[in-house]
Amino acid sequence: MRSPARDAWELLFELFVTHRPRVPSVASEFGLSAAQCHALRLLRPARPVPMRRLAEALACDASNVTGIVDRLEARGLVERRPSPRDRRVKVLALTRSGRTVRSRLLARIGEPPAPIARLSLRDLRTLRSILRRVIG
Amino acid sequence: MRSPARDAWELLFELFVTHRPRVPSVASEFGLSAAQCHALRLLRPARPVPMRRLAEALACDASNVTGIVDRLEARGLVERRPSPRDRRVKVLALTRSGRTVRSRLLARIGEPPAPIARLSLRDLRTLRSILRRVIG
DNA sequence: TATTGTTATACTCTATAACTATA
DNA sequence: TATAGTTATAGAGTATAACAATA
Repeated sequence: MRSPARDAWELLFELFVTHRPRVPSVASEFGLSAAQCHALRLLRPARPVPMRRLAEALACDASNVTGIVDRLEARGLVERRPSPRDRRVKVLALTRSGRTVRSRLLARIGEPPAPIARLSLRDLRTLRSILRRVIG
Repeated sequence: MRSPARDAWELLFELFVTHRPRVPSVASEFGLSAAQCHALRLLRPARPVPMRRLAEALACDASNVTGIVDRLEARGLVERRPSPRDRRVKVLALTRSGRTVRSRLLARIGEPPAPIARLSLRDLRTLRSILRRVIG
């Protein structure tokens, strides 16, 4: 039952649960929901993405993306554009305001919580190295 | 702007996002929602907890807990009991069935994903050691 | 007066199924 | 026939505000 891999994963999971409120909390500073925050994060500047691919990246049904993008569009952060190749497809692009908000959002989310910030330089480098290997 | 702490946190955050669908996915194997799964996880056997404290642990408003517990109770996993000390309070206790489901749920969630399982024994031990320091 | 749990309300996210316009 | 996006629907989570019972 127990194993080093399970131990490590359970610790990661505990950390995950501890910081679970962080995305909704930071998102609300910008008047956004967690789902809208994740969508915004995935919409990289100058890399328009079809609705369908956003749904896959968000790991949710395509029908949800309609509403999420509706609200981002109503806020003036995102634009729906017709695809020149396939007239069924709509590609999503950040507006100027969307790029600004996204950038501030990412900066805010990337601020390390105190327990991480308190680690030694050596631990931080080791952690970074291992996590890079995990993420590949 | 950049720092080893931010680097490490951003990698952790990326890992969190990657495994974000895991809780709802595993929960649904048991016919539960993510919130119900988190609540069940927090209800330790032989450690009854007031509704209020569960709300705090879930980092949500107390009014939500009413519905979440309603559904767990309807499934026969949890019981509301009067507190002997304070008649305003209701304490939550797992039923026998609740203990069984919780145990299987935790076992399933604790299964390490492939990218973690593939780490070397040395990396796993180092990771475990650092995470223990983070969590305290 | 303050606190616990509940209810009412409104909004968002979620999946499913059915629809449309394309391909 | 199949796919992209939408709509309709129903269920669940979320916060806010107001309430009854109790402290």
